[in-house]
Amino acid sequence: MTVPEGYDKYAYEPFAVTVDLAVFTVRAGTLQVLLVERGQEPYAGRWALPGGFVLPDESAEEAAWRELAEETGVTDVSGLHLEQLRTYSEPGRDPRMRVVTVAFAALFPDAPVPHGGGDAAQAQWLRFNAIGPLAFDHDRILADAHERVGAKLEYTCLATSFCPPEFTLGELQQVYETVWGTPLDRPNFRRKVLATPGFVEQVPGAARLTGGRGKPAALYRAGVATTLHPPLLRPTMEGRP
Amino acid sequence: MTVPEGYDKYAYEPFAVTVDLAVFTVRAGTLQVLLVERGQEPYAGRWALPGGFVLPDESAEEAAWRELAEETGVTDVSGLHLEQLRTYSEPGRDPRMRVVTVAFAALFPDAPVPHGGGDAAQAQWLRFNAIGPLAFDHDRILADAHERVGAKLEYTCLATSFCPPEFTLGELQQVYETVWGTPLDRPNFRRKVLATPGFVEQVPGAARLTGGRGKPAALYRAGVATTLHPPLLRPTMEGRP
DNA sequence: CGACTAATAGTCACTACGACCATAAAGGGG
DNA sequence: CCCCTTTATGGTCGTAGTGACTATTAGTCG
Repeated sequence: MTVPEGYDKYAYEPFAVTVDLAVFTVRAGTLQVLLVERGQEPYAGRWALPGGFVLPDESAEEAAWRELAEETGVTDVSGLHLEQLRTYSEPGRDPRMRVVTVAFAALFPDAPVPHGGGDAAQAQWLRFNAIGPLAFDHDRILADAHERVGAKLEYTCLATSFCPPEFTLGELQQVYETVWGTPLDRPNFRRKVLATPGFVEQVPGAARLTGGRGKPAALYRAGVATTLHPPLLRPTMEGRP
Repeated sequence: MTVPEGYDKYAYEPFAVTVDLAVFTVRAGTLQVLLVERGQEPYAGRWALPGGFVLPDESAEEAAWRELAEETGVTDVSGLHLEQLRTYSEPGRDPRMRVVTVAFAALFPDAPVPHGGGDAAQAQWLRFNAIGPLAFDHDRILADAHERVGAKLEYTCLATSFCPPEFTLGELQQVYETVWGTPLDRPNFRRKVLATPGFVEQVPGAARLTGGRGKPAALYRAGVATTLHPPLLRPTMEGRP
């Protein structure tokens, strides 16, 4: 009875399918998450991950891209990093009805749109470390997303997705430190990044940027590489979960 | 309009939600996949991944475990490795109706149940390399599952899930070689595995097993560790996709 | 008994990396 | 103007991990 003769003969129950987005950014040395405040029950007044229903003619990915644009107010979200995390389908996760949600993780570079765009109840950036209990099972989704992003920094060039088009190695290092919550040795980080071909490429025009005091730093762009071999592992926490 | 005032006011379309399983095993030095032959249109006569609908009162994970037991005919599937892969939701992936499927990857040790159990159209093991086009988008799901399993062998102790309770290091190495499709250097593999604390532990009673000719090998059990630090990387294919 | 097979042991060189120290180039305060 | 602070950048040194090999051991097969 696993594969029924025809789907219409099978007494399956239809589910609502939604997408939920864990959108991260690194701003001023802190990890921030895009959240919306719920207006009605259940969980009225609580913060929740932005999301919405998957429409009849779109995939979960398309719904996620659409929601990303709507919630951030950014018109051109292409170029941002968006990846599927996993699907949460526990029967009781929404008390009103059976809702299956496909969770996504997205990364935002700093510069644009300090807070929401034109809509009424737009989303806001909150510090990852100062987030109380979220609505539904969004705490777990957010924790899974954070772990995934942290892990991907180790073996992919994903960190540049948190940076503006041109950035210093110090800014890139701060992305790692902020997401991982661990300080890194600056010369060693520099050596590793520059030794990985295609991770970053220096902006040729001897361009330099100064955010304040200290020696001006060279500017880099994201390179063509997508993966890191060998990986850039976080400081030894023996058994990682 | 992203988060409606109430779900019942929102014109969402309900979807059917299914699970699909990519179940792997290593038998006789080949990678094999559990498949079922479709009996009716669409894709009648084609092979497909085992799967089925998520029932109203169960999560996708529970449905996957249930299907795993049903399709393999094995009563006790606890202890097997089963993990969620990702969700496939393209609108046209099932020509009959809108079906969103949560895909899982599962690993089977060799020994048990050479072919299906008691049901009528039971599943069969087919060589991974000799699989023609599958039904629906199952080729892509299977490819994604294979890539995921291969990647997880690098940084987890997952390979022991392909082995019987007691195994030789040669058998463990064959798991890696079969999944990756690459030969490995035997002394180096041995050194790496034994140098990782908690990966395997030797069966104390000087127990030895011989499958035929050659020096008898020591027997090992899976250890307590779950992750590999540092990872056991596949032979250098510079940029991995 | 000798050929063959597979497991196990050990060597050597090179790479990658953690922990440092040193220098260069900017601004700020006395 | 000099010194101190700050940040970027350039190195060194020792060690762990690993790829590429060679050698030895302990069985089966003919």
